[in-house]
Amino acid sequence: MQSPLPQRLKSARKLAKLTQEKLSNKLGFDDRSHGTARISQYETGKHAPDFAMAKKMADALGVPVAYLYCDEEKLADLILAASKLDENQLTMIIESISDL
Amino acid sequence: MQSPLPQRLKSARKLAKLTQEKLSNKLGFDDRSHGTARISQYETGKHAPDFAMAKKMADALGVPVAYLYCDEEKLADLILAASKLDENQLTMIIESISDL
DNA sequence: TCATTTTCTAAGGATTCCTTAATATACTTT
DNA sequence: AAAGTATATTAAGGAATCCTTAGAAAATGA
Repeated sequence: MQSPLPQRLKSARKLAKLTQEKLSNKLGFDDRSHGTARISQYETGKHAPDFAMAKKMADALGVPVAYLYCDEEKLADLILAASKLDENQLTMIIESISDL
Repeated sequence: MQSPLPQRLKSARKLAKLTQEKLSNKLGFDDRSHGTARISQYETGKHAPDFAMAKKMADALGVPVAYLYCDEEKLADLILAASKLDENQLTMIIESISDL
């Protein structure tokens, strides 16, 4: 099983209109190369970030960290959609699923 | 940021009524100790599994792999509930969120 | 094309993981 | 309550993976 993180990370970054360098800066990696090399390695699947790094990148990109690890497309879509809801709305959705 | 995987893995395993050894067997680790030590290390947060291993454990426990990495409780609940739906039902839920 | 930006890669020191063996904790039964 | 059994955890070191650095390759666009 291949990790979905590389593709999801790359597409989320593109959607946020960030270069690897800009994302690198948002993450606190100051000068060039320090961050972009790592981000590239993550996006190409050459290496995997640990959870703390995945969380930081997800926050910087405005997606739930679980989204980066989701290997089912429809479920990934749901996670993204749900991330824009507040707690009450989420509760209502969960209840409506129980009623199916 | 702490990884949610240790706690989620442990609670999912308990819910499935499996010991670390039984889960270890389901994963293909044959004799004792080979698997239980690793699973214990994952559940106590001493070490983190790579994605392939996380996916295998999630499959064995009947939860989406993204659930293991979800750090928001309500979203985690939604992921679990949604995992029992078929594609059509998922599509309908996503649409109903768009309408909010 | 040329200049510039953006992304990718190789190599090695640094870090983390997996295996093994043993210990510790939690149950059960007597 | 102790002994026996099942379950879970830990330490240590060899094995694997990651992070840093420097540089090269692709992509962009004037």
